[in-house]
Amino acid sequence: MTTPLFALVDVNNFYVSCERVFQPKLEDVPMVVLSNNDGCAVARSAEVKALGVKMATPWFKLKDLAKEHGIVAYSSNYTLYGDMSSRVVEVLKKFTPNLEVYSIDESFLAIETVLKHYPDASHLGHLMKQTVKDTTGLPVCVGIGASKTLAKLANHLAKKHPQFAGVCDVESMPKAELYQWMTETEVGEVWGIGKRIAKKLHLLNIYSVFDLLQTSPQSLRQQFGVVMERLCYELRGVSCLQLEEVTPAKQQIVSSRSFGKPVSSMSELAESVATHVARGAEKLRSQHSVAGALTIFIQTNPFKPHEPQRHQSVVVPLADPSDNTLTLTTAAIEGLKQIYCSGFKYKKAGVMFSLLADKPTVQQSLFDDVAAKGKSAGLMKALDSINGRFGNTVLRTAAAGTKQDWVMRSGNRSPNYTTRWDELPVVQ
DNA sequence: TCTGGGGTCCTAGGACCC
DNA sequence: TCTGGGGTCCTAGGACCC
Repeated sequence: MTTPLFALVDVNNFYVSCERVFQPKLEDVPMVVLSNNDGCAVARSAEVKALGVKMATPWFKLKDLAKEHGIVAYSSNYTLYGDMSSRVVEVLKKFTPNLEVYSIDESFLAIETVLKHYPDASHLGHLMKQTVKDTTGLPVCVGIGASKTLAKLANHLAKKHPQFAGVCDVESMPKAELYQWMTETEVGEVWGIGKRIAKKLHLLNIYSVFDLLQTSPQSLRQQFGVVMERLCYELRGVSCLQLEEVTPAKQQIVSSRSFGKPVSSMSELAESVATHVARGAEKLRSQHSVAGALTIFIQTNPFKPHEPQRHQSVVVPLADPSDNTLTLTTAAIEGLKQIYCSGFKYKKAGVMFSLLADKPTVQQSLFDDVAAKGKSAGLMKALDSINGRFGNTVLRTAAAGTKQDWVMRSGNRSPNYTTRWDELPVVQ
């Protein structure tokens, strides 16, 4: 068996680059792409990044800087980005079918099996880069390494340092050179190390990627858990994370959105919730799942701490798991009624589908089973079975012998919900 | 005035069972 | 009345990713 070799292909400033493909005059113009309601900058061009603008900076905070440097802002067009994304994947699949679509702008490729057709991995990387550019117009960087984490790191180097010309293969590099790069790269840049962990690592005098690589995986496991241990092995070139070529079905599906202007009335919230249910249900059906429960949540504006804050959510278990928009909407609106409180300015609403299953008949038959047996001899066994498979929300529903059972949570601030569990009476 | 929208995995502690 | 161990599952919360 050949040792694995991963390539990570990542589009530079993806949304910005998509816009530029269709408007070449924007090339070299400092620009950002804005989130829903034109709230935040969710993509920044190289020029804007160079000005120190962070991801998700609110546009209104950028206006002065924008004036000064001529930054242009575009509203996002996710249909376009989704389409461009699949085009890139199609191009990459021609190099190897062993590909994992990691995000809208990134794919991992297993390249050890196709390497024989090329002079070396770096050559292959450059070919990928050029082909994507020629076919889609999008600029990418390629990172190559013996583990996914190393491929990620290589990609980071390729992006940051012009001498790599967009392709970095850490495996072909002399070890001394690689360690030099690792010494110069902050530990927080490693895939899987965020702000919090980086801070804790600093306390242990681990500042660079190389520092981390040298730390014993066992001691990292003790202090940080298995994820960090695995990560350390990955940095040492021991591949622990495999390519996931088949995209697994989602375990939860969320649809939520901030309002442009705060809303207070039940009718406006209901309209929004209904829209989210419809969107979510569509996603649900597209992956052939049914939801066993749904969560409805509404929130006030956390950026206005002086205004009364309210973050509420309710979980509505469904006795009959469903993907039906009408059924789900009815349940959602009932839930909304439970949590709605007038007198607040709500800024965000959404719906989450959970307890997803692709075999609704199994769950239903178990439920019927319990109902038929009553709360007696065979009950515990049946409940155990349900508990094991579908979680205790469904279990409680079954145990109560009711069709619906509500679980309420409410609180004042996110994310510190002051959780209050109320088993409300059945709503018919 | 205006502040994104999705997701995942892991762990600790409690409930519950035998 | 007090005392037990092993195991599984759940929830909440924390951390991360793009």
